[in-house]
Amino acid sequence: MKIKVAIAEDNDFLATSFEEKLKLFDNQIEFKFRGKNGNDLLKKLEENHNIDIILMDIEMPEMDGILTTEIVSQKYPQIKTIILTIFDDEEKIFKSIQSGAIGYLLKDEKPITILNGITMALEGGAPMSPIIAYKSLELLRNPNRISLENSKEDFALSKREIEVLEQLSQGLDYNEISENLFISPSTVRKHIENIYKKLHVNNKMKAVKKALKHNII
Amino acid sequence: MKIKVAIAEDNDFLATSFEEKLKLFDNQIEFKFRGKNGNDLLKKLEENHNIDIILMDIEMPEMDGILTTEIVSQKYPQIKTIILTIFDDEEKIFKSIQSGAIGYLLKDEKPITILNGITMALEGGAPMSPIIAYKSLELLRNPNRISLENSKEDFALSKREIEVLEQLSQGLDYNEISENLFISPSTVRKHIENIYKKLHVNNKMKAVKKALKHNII
DNA sequence: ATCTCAATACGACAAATGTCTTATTTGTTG
DNA sequence: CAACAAATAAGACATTTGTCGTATTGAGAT
Repeated sequence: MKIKVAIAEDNDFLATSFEEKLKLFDNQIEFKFRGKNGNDLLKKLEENHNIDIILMDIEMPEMDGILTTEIVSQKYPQIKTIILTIFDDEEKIFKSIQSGAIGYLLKDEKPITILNGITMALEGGAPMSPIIAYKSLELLRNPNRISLENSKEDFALSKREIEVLEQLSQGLDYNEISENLFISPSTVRKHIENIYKKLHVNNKMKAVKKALKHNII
Repeated sequence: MKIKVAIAEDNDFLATSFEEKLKLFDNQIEFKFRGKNGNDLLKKLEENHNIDIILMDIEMPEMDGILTTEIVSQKYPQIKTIILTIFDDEEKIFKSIQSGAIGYLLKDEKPITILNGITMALEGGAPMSPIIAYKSLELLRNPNRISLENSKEDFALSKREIEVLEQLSQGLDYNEISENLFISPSTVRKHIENIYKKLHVNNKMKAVKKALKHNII
């Protein structure tokens, strides 16, 4: 079974160049489609998400590669994304990793390196250009260099809502929470409804994930 | 100028095996000496610290590889240490990186991989076996999982069950998971039922919590 | 050749969850 | 005081989830 690959890249010339590189291995790799930006890729994935690997550019108009990677890895966790970029600054690397990318290669890598990266990713590894591996280790050694003041979105959850959210995150159901907080199950449900609206989610798991991500709980 | 390499390894057989591997490239590499443990290596370094790379075992008597790496990188910051080990658990990887190791390879890597690792390290990169790169990324994504004393319980989840669990953790419902994995919703439910039994839980949140705690996902 | 298990799949039913509407009480703030 | 937000509560309905039982297929192990 061939490896099904999609590409996200706004620049026509580069996109073609990647496709050419992949064609060198067309006994192993099947190029599926290319998105001109994040939105375009997402639209195409909705029609066909039978994809193993996405090669993702970071710099794209409309929706960039990092946001796109985040959405893809939330919606299609089985698809692995490899970031391909000319940049190698720490912030981008860190954000890419946080977004769920499995690897990070420089754009001018040789065709064989890209193939290796793809197979490596599918075998449970993380393909990284050595220089990027080095920088990610630096980040691991010294995590406080990471500016944690990202987003700082204010969801304005009330004290009670946060309490409920904490209980939710423990896997308790409405009745258990109501008993713990000495309020009726109806009220718990109402709180949760309000939490969902404030966090823009529609189920427990997503609420807890988002709350953890934003240090609400 | 040849690359000067030292080895720290208590096991005679393995030490010899490494030396043999290095000899395959004796036009590029010059094997200098071997320490039987951390203390021994340090003593030898005092006599001759004109070394480029140390290949360091972790498991050694008297003084282990992590402590030794820490001392070496403090005392001889110009020397780069590559950890060679059979283990790949997160705690060791993290500690090794903290100790100042520049790379982390599995002991059974092929000779050429070790050579590549050495040159990579000298060129400013960080050699890591893909599986280790993957784990270090996991650490970067979620630093609080470090040193959570993994009880190493074996829940014996199948590969497919773990995939399903990962999707669950993203907040996806049965239908979405079934579409992502190209199986029927019934099958997804069956997998989840089996997961619950194996983890001794009875809902999604608890399953995901337990899986995270035990590094299953 | 047989056994076992992972992976696949369906049906049924009860319980929990998500969504919407409405309503009362209390505390805060302009 | 009036307006507003937070916390409380209930009813109704559709959807999702949790828990059974049952069954087929294919890969590996014995």
